[in-house]
Amino acid sequence: MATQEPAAGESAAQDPTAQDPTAQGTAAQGAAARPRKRQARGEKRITELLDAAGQVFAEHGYSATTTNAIAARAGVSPGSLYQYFPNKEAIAEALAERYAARAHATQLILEDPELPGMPLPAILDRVVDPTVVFHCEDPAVHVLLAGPDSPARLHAVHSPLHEAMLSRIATLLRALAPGLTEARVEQTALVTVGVFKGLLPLVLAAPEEHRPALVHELKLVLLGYLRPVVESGSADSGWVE
Amino acid sequence: MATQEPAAGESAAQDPTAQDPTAQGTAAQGAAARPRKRQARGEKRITELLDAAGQVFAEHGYSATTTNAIAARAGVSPGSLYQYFPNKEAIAEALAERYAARAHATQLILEDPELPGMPLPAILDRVVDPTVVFHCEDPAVHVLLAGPDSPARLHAVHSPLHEAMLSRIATLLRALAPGLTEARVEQTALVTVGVFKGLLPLVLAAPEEHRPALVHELKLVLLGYLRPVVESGSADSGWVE
Amino acid sequence: MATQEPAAGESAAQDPTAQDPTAQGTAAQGAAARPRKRQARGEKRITELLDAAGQVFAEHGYSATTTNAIAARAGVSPGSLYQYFPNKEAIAEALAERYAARAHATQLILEDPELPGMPLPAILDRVVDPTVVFHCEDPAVHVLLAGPDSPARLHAVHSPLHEAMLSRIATLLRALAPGLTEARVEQTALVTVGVFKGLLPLVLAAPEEHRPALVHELKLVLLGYLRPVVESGSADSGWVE
Amino acid sequence: MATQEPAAGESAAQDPTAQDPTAQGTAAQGAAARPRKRQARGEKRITELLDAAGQVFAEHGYSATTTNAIAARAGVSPGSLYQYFPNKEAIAEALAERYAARAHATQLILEDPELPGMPLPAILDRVVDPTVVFHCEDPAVHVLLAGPDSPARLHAVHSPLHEAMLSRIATLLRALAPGLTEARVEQTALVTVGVFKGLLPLVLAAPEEHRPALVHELKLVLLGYLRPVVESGSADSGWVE
DNA sequence: GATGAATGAGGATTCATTCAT
DNA sequence: TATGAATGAATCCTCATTCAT
Repeated sequence: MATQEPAAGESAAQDPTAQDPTAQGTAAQGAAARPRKRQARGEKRITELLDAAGQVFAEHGYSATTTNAIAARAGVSPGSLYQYFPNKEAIAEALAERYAARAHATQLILEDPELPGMPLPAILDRVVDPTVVFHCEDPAVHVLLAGPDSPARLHAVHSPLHEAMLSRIATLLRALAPGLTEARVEQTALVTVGVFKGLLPLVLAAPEEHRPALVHELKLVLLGYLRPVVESGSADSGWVE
Repeated sequence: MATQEPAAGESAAQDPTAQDPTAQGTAAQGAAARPRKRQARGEKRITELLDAAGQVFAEHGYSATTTNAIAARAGVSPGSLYQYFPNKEAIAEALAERYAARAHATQLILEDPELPGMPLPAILDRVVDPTVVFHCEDPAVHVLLAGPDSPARLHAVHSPLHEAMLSRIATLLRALAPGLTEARVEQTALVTVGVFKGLLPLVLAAPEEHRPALVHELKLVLLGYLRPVVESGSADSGWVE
Repeated sequence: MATQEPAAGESAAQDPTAQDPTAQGTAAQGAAARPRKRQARGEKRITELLDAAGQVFAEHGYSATTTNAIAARAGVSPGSLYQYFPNKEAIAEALAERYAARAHATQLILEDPELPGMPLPAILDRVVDPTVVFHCEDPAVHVLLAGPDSPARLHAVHSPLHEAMLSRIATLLRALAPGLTEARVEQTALVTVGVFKGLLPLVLAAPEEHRPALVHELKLVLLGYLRPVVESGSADSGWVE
Repeated sequence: MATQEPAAGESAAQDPTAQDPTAQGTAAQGAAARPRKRQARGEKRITELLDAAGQVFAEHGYSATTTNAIAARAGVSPGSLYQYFPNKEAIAEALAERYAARAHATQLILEDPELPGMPLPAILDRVVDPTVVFHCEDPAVHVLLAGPDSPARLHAVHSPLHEAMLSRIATLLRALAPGLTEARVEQTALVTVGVFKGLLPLVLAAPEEHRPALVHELKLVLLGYLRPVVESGSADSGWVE
């Protein structure tokens, strides 16, 4: 039933196979293409919905964003939205995942084998700058990184974005300071993410011309915290009681 | 005590006792006590409402907190709540101010004349520890420090709590590093507040036994950022490009 | 109990008997003066409340006027208001009665024995002009003449103001056209009041400079309707079917 | 019929059938009928809601009418009402427009080319009678013609119904007295509407058996006012000072 | 009498979600 | 699948009225 009866009125105009550049070849594909196309259309819808969600989240914040607004922005009906996402939270999650993936793509830098040998300030430049650009380009990123203003945030601080950031930083730390215990890596990564979460809103809120200075401050905070860690395997070296 | 905080709204303007110059003797006390008692009831209600608001904010977060829930928790009708506060935002603001005042009381430490002479780690102990205690004791503090999850937060990051924290840190910085320009003091204070905002949720969310470690990390972050500032009047000393 | 224990703090300052110019004489009056003074103060309160009510009705219309707003405008507490009026409607009624009385004072003209002998246009001038002035001076008059926008208006069209207007016009008609049956007098008066009610808002709403023209139109309407009535004892004279 | 009144809100803009140029043939009808049916349901709901609103307005008056009552009377949930109308005022406006349209249909008489040649009393019969019937049949008409009892009424006397009545009367006047200046036409129309507004409630409130008499009076008022206007181009002819 | 705190039902409006077509 | 109508509980807030002091 799912694959029958293409809705009249549209099917004539848009020949599905004609639009699918991935269509590859022989007779058996006629049957295979149909579900694929369905899926493709679904993917497109999802993309559109997430695009719309990103805009609305960025404009209104997490709590004030309504599913109806997202659907309207995407140009679809509320019912359609619920065909792809069970609820608002799922949309946020999916969007966060998309951002996480995109961030990952952006930060392949981290896998540069040269990186561990560089001086820490240079490493921070490479890590912080694209992160800032990423957050500035699409303010919804930060909305989703922070999550709803409910205490859920306190107990489950973990959006996909948070997780992604966390694991990337942990990876970097393992490379920079191989002597760290796993527990310390994780704690240090957590704190680093916390610093990002605390300072990125400042950067985003600042007028364009103040941003570079604030980004620099962000780097200084990270440098001050991480240098002892990567140099001696502990951040405590600077602590004199 | 009854006359400390003027009652919210307009009612305070018509304080009967203030208008009656004859209410100074012994006999007049009976008459004067009555309005005062009424006023006291109002004050008490405000206190109860703010207490209730604190609980509800702590439990449900900013956006999910409803005025009806606050009223119910305070054991009064919704109408009563609106006799004292025009809307939810005003409650949050008043509560934040109360916290700000309380925080101020807590941190008179900052005015200890010995403080500027102490080593930075000791200073941080004195500053961070009560702050953490304060936030842990009443989780609503953090809810209000963070504010609603709307983008308003990005443009106007300013709750009374935020402001209070900011100015206290700025004062401290001026004492510790008298050579700093005012602009640098303010920027540094802003960043410091950002660090607190970013890391306090971690501390709060952590299970009791992990807290001390996280608090220590928080101090390390601050130490790493602030040491260069107070030592050389700039945080840049450690930055090698 | 009602006459005992004058409220402390005020009684000394204002000797009741001193203020009452109607105090007439002997010893027995000491006892009588007290309640009178009570009453006098009550009258004053009532006056203030009605003044306030007039303002608020004029500003917000009948339905949108709240008892709390009236009390606030009068500078008293809501409780005090309810000491003098059982509910909002009673305030409107009392205010309407006050206006009715005032209107009556204004239109003693109607009792001018010369009036019946004058030409109708002159009579209309004498009747309409002060009415218009009266309504313009205090817009609450019209609010109360019209009453609430509920269908009660349709079934019980009768505010004290309405009644007053009705009876004054009826009286005038009886003088002008003694031959009319009572039924016709009443119907004609009713219609005349309707014309006033319909056209006065136009006059009130018009900018100052257009008012005279509209008042003139109002007179023309009345003239056209009433001339046949007073001339032939019937308005039908002009009707040719 | 389905496409007459565009659905309220924005949804009308996305009328699918309008966008699909292929939906002309026989086969496409199935597809075209579906959205049309949905649209039809919306139209029907709007009709039902306005019907319900008419009843409730008639029963309770403007201010006392609640959106919930309208929804309940229409047998739908409050949410549904708000899918079609943004607020109470919009409902009143839409309803007034519906009445205005209906009135127009009722009074095509005015376009009878014979009309200007008839004697004024006959013209008034033709104009007033259907108007009275119209108002009697559905008392909400008058509620909406009068509008809310707020002072807004005084400044902006204009509901769609008011406007419709105004323009119809102006048109009639232009036909009857072509010599009138436009300014006089408008003023005269305004005054005529005022007379209707003032006297129709009388007619509506009167017991069935008194109505004819009151309607007759209404006509007499109009005749007295309008005869001079249409006969000499001025109402002033009867005014002797 | 006066006060102003207290009430609580009720009103307008929203929104996540479901359902018939 | 897509639609958009439908839902209804929940939200914020108001206001006539009462009550303790």
